[in-house]
Amino acid sequence: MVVGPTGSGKSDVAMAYALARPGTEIVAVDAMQVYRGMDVGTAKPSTDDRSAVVHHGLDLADPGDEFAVAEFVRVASAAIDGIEARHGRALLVAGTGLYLRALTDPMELPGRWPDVREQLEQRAAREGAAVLHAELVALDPLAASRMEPSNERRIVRALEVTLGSGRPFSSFGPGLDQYPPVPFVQVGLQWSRPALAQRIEARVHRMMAAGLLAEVSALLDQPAGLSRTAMQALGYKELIDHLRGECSLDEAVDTVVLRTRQYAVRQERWFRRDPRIRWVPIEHDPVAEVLPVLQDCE
RNA sequence: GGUCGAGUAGCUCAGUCGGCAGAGCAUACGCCUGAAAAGCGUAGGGUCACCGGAUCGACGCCGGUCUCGACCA
Repeated sequence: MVVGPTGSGKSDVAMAYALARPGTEIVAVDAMQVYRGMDVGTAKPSTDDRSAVVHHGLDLADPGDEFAVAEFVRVASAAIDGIEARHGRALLVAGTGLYLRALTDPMELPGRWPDVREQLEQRAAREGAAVLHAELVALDPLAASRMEPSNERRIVRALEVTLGSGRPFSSFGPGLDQYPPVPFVQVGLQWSRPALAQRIEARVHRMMAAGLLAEVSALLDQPAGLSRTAMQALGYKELIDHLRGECSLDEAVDTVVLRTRQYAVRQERWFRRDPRIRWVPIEHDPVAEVLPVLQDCE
């Protein structure tokens, strides 16, 4: 299993590994590569790569549809079961930390209660997040202690589950700060900040040269457009702003670079807490430097 | 050459009557259970362009110097 921030080269490493080991199938753990037609901006594996090695986790939804963790876990775990049934080898390539944890760790994803949620969101708008947080403290002190009183989105969700299910939100798993042993190897790609920043900037410009603007514009022309979740994709929302005349193209591209860098740092911070990940420092060539470690882990 | 304006955190800029130097963004660090490429928080960071003066006390007032911009010649 390979983890790492955007632009770290994990897809290349995965491809090289899979080609060297017949029977390996790649499972992309990425919240944005699940959308059909969002190819350039999500650095989705090419059709060549996908015909050479079986990929899972890609193209699971239309950009006009909302997509979330639970759906991903359903599809991805079915894919992994299939690979095991075929006696193949599953290689996970993960950029989205939550999706990975939901897939590999004991965590029961609670359901949805839209009516409850609706009410909570209205109350949050009127009364503020702090009031709801106080309520959560009364109903589920453990869950409340895990989130900032100002984090409306998380508090609303915790209350939605607690009120909707009749069970405390925190009863649905040990919590994200628990790292139980896991029966496979996790290798992390580790770059220095400046080196990764450089790679990201180059990558964004490569995406522009590869026609990202046309891709975004074509998606906008679809009747369904981009759903709330798909709209969050880096590179897409900024170029949409530009297409709507809210900023110049250069400004939009600069923003994409900046936000992608910030996102990469957030990924690092998420993954580095996980003591189960074995980090491989990379100087120049991810494939050459990581592949031996991966093969050594067998 | 003259007039006016500007110079304050890495960047863009607030700063009232002279009384402990501020914001947004950036950066660093942390949090996260159905939006996660999302969301939330904490922290560090200053020769207030420079030199001098008056004042108990100056980013602020006075004199001068430098730099940038606009306008006039």
